[in-house]
Amino acid sequence: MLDPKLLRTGLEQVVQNLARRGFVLDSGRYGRLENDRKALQVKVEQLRSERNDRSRMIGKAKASGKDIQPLLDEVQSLGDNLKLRAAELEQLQAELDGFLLGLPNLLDESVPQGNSEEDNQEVRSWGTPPVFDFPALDHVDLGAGIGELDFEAAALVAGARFSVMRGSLARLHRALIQFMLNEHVEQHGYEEIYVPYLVNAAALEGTGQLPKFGDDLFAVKGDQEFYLIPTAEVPVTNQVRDSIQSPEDLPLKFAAHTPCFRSEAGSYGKDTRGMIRQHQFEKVELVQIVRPEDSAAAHEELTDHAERILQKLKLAYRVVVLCSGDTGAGAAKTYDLEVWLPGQEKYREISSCSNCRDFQARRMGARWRNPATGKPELLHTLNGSGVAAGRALVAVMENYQQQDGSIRIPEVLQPYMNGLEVISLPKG
RNA sequence: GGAGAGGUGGCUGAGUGGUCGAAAGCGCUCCCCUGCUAAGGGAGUAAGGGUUAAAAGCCCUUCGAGGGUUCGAAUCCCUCCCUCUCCGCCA
Repeated sequence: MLDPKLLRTGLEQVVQNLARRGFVLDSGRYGRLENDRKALQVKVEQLRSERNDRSRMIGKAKASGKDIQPLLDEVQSLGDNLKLRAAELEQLQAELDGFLLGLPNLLDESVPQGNSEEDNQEVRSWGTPPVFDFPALDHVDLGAGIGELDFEAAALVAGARFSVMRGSLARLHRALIQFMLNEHVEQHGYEEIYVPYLVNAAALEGTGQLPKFGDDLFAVKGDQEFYLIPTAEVPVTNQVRDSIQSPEDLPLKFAAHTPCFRSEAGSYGKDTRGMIRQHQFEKVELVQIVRPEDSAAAHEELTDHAERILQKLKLAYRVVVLCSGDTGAGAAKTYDLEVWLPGQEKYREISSCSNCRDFQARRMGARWRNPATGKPELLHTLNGSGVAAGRALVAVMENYQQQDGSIRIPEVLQPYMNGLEVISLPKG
């Protein structure tokens, strides 16, 4: 959420910033809502103040044994009027809140202008894509070849956009997760955290998935309103909701491994082959909760932590900064890590690292006590995949493939694979 | 699933219809005293919002959430959520 005060005092500036995303802020509607709110709120509070005064007088009169009936008569009409106006205000406030919750975050000045993915800008790249002296297969064919990746089995028990892994491949997937989590905890100073995979609506509103992006979520049937998490960002970042953090505890750095569930509504026909885009996938997520002045540096640091995973896996990748039109609603700035996939001969997103500034913090009520002012102030939140495990598996399979269809195990993962060096094809 | 207890400020915890946003203690901040240390004394210390260019001031809201009763609710009534204890069941 944006600062309501900023909207009141610097509307034009907000309108222009959001226009960079292609977002049109209806300033006429906002102006009307805000004007009405102001008038009504002043009125309601005035009425309440009056009522409180009268009630106090009645209390005093009663205590001193006077007749309070005349005072009661006098106050009669006040209550009804107040009730009516208060209800009006409540409705108006709800409308205004809805409007505010629907606004995306302000973009960082450094975010390049653009409309789509096409306009994202490469910041740097690492490694060189492997050159094969044979036709490279994609992970679907490789998985079928080793007999350990089965989409038909998944369709049988669930449907499209699910996968079943078996044997060494399933273990390799798990090895990736263990490796990444260990790196972040042992090398990068994150606290490992285990969190619920089902969350309530308030948490999703806190991180910005609701109210606007509910279509991407799976809601769970039952007495209580639960949603499957689309990313660990939701339960992890919401750890600080409605709280005031002590400055000495900052920054908070969490690393979590969770499955993620996405309906992928609106992506029909996109990445239908293989496990690039699934309803369920595993991810190791990094979250940092920092002082406002530290968030830009933390963003670079967090991105670097994700990059180190790819470096240790010796996977070629590039870092792009998302353009104004492609940056997610909650983010002020986002770096995507794109890993080279020989099967597609393309760089594909494997991590997304965002600085949300105070956008989520304001929704969550996540604050810290600034020693300089002694006052509670909003924190900054950041999150990034470090990295998506399913796609990392795809990348390893395709980049480490050999002519006979076998797959080498990256060195750093071998300890997690009981020393296994190659996943070979079944005999016969 | 059954039975009970409870949710109050950073924390502990009092408060059962009228200056209660809330006693007391702890913690924290500032000041004083004491040649260090220890101890002592005093003052202050919730959050959100409105009004304002901003501040001061003033006002409103908040004692788990939502409704209700009342001139007036932390206190009374209803519904829900959460936590804890015991029993049962269970990975």
